[in-house]
Amino acid sequence: MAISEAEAVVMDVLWRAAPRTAEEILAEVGPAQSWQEGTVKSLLNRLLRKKAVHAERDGRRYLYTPLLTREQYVQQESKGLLDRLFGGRVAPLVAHFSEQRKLSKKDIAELRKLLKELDDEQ
Amino acid sequence: MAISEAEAVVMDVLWRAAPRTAEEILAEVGPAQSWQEGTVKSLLNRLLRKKAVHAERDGRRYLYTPLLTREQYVQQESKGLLDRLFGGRVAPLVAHFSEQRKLSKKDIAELRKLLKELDDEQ
DNA sequence: CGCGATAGTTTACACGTGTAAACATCACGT
DNA sequence: ACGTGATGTTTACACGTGTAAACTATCGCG
Repeated sequence: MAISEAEAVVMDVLWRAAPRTAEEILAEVGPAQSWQEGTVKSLLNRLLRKKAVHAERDGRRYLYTPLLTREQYVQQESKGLLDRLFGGRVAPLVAHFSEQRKLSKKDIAELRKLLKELDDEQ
Repeated sequence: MAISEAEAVVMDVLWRAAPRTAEEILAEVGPAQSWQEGTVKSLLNRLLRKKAVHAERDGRRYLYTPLLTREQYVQQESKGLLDRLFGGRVAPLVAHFSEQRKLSKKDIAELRKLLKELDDEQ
C-alpha cells in the first residue's frame, strides 16, 4: 500500500541518515511538526507493516532503516501526478509551470544545461 | 478542503464540457470506472459541499457546472508535489525524469521549443 | 387522482490517516 | 527483588474517502 504524507515525513528523516532510533526521529521531526512521541511510534509501526522500513533490535530499542528508497517514492509520486494530470508526459507539465510564470531564472538555466547534456550524450 | 481523486474524475468530465446532468456524467464515466449511479451522486454532493461545482435547477434535475477550474486544480496538485519532493523547483523534477529515462524524444523537442520561446520573449 | 419512473438527499459502512493515550515489557540501580 | 524509567505495542477516535443502498420528492401517464 502507498505510504501517506505523515509517513513520508518520517521516511524523509531516514533518507537523510539511517539507521536511527525512534527517539532520534522524534528529535528531528517533532519540533517542526509538533508531534508527540506516540505519533512517531505509530507512524513507524505503520511503515513497518507496509514494509517501507526495517527495524533491527539494538539492546532495548530498535534501529530503523528505510527499505523503500527515496528514488522509488519520488518515482511513484511523480509518475502518479504526471499520468493523472499531464497524460504521462513531462513537457506539458513544464509548460504548465511556464505559463504560470513559475520558472525561475535558475530553473531555466538548469533546464538549458540539462538539454545540452542530453544532446552531448547524443 | 481539497478534492479527492474520485471527485477529480467527476470534475474531469465537467472540465471537458459543462453544464451536464448527473446522468450524463454517469454515462461518460460509469463504464470506465464501473461506478454505480449512487456513487456519482455522492461525489457530486461532496463537490457541491466543497464549492467545487455549482448546480442549477433545470426542471426536475440539476445542471452541474465546475466552479474550481482545471487550471486551479492542476496548479494546486503540482505545486504540492513540487514543494514536497523537489524543493519547489521545476528543474530538479525534470532532472529526475531525465535520470529515469522518462523523457521521450517528443518531450525533449517540446522542452527545447519552450526554452526557445522564453528566450524570444526576452 | 394515484402510480411508477426519475432525480436528488440521507444514511451506511469499511478502510486509511492523523494524532495520540493507555498499556506492556524489561533492564538497572538501590 | 522491586520500582522506575525507557521503549515498544495496542487501542482509540474523529474525519475523509470510495462505494453504494435506502429513502424521498415530484412529474407525467393512464
